[in-house]
Amino acid sequence: MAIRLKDIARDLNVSVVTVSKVLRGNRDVGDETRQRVLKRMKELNYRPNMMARGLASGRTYTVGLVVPDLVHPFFAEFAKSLGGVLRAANQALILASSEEDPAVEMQEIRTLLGRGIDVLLIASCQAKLRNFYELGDEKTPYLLFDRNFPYLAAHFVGSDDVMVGELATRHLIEQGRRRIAHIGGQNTSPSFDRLRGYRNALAEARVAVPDEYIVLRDRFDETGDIAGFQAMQELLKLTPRPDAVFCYNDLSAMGAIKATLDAGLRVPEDIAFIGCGNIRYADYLRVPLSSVDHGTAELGRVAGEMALDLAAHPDQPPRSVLMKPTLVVRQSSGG
Amino acid sequence: MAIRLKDIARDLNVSVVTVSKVLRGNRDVGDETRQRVLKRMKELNYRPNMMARGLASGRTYTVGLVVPDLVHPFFAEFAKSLGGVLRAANQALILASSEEDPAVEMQEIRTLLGRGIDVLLIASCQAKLRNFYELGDEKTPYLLFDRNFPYLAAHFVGSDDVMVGELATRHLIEQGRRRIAHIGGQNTSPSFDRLRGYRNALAEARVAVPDEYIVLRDRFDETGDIAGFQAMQELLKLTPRPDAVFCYNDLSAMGAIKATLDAGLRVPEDIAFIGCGNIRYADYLRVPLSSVDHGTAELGRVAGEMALDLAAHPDQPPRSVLMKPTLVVRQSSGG
DNA sequence: TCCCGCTAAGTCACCGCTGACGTAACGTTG
DNA sequence: CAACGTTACGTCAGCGGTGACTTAGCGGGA
Repeated sequence: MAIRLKDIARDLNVSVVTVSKVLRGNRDVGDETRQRVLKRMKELNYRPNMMARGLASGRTYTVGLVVPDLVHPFFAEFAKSLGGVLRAANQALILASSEEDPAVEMQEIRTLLGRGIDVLLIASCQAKLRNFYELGDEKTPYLLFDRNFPYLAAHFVGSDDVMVGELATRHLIEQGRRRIAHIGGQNTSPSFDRLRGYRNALAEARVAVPDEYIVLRDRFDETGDIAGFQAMQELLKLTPRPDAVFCYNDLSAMGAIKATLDAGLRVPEDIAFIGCGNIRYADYLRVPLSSVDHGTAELGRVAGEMALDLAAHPDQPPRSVLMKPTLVVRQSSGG
Repeated sequence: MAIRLKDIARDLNVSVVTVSKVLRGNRDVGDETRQRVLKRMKELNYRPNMMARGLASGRTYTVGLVVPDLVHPFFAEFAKSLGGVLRAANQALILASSEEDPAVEMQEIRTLLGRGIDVLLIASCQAKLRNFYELGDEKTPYLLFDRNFPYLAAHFVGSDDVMVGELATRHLIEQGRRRIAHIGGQNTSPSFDRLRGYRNALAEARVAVPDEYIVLRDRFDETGDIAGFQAMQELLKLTPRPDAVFCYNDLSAMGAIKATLDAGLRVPEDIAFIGCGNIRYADYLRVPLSSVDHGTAELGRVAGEMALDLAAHPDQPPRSVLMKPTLVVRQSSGG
């Protein structure tokens, strides 16, 4: 059995409460007593029982994180960066994955709330806002990231996805491309926004594209390469053929490039590509991939700080933070 | 505030204990009462408070997982697969990352134990066994995965890393290579075992290689590509130059291949490569990468089953499960 | 009729910790 | 010297749930 406050109290002939006070840094304790307690705690390697503390105090010093897919580098890196910030502030992180399944997501949220967390951080895969409202019953504050709900006034951190679309598309235009297609997502706010950015950039440059140049697909995170591959096959059938494609993310860009090469075309000479996410492996790909980097680590840092703030002051007015993305040019979009 | 047993009990004019009994499926309750309780639970959307339950019963229905690096595809996929098994058994998974830092690892273990878990699953980054013994104080059973400690009798699931080395090296020999080098890891059991497998295969085929053909490095998981790149630069200086390299993992193989191509050599014609892990992107790389697949998802599944078993029966004699790896041949080692 | 055993409840103490409050001992102050 | 603060502890109740035990009520067998 683990050491309890009771054990320390007994050893030192003081009350449990006194020991608890020392633990919490309450200055309502004599200096000598405090030293004796601290010494004994160290000797016995005392670790507070968080379940008991959580029950009694309502605070757990723990942040819950729900991501749609752990294997996706974006979420993994986000979690890593977030974890660092929390660790530095002596808060624990507990992580759950929804596997892009709304039902699983709900279950995971409940598990986390049931186990007691001070703040919930989530990139929701709910298509509709409604299912999300259940959280409203709870007093636990939550912070959305990456994926926002348009009409929900909530705390949010994410990248400026409109700008992602603009940066990518403008870059392709600057490379002299005019028949620019988009392989995009559905049902998530980043999808909408990147598409909007793409349209903005085209409008800005007075470039018109046919509707068929926009192909939308689901499930870009787990099997995005396949989705990208298939979407690209559709685009390749069109006349005139696109000469550039802005892909929703890097994985789909990889699939799309494969479809292009398989069709005997050259990248970037015949068709230029740009993705989003700037994955670790971008440099090692068959054609090194241009990408819009949305500063994942920075996002995790900011999210961590907001989460800490929310844990300390749960009743804040909703705040939205959008990070500026940057362009990383490699061969796939190159001159 | 969340719904409590007390609320349901009050509404129905029964005692809290009766409600608790229904919750736990105790058959010591009348059928009509049971139905009323269940109905009300559903209506109020009751969720048990795990902290209270954990405190009172000692069971939390939660498995803790500590991995060295979330961003590494192997651990991410393992976690995903594990999560599926646990979810199906109505157990929660909470995940922590040690960032390959032994101190962080200890902290995370403590956090998890303090928060209450029934089983701890861990791929430890402790170089020595000693620091790990602290766990011995606790009654929480633990299950090592991927990385074993040679002289610790513990539950373990991992891949048969000796066989990984053998498969990879034999394959290179079969391709007619004789000057086979190895870029490997240090201080972890998979590193030792893969190296041993490599040696076994060479001995078996009566192929002798100079000691300089074996280059060992640290930190293969986070920045393995750079480690692989640098290690390969050393190998390229040797005379005679190796004509094949078995790399510790895919990331290091990617770096090594880059070094080779940068030096103006051809892959696989001049030097053949094989990695391990069979990452998702292997097909999309500049040179599609041959790899030994250690069946990550299957590993997660087995680990999940063992964890459930351990949670139910904590006092079992230690058991080791080794999964058989398989060879996936692509261009980098091709004829 | 009485006792036994079964069913379907209820009582009680406790898990480890904390918040709110109580209090003894010892100055201080006017 | 009585009234009042301070300091340094202690007491008590309770967080939400559970395990172990008790009890009321009822039917059946000898």
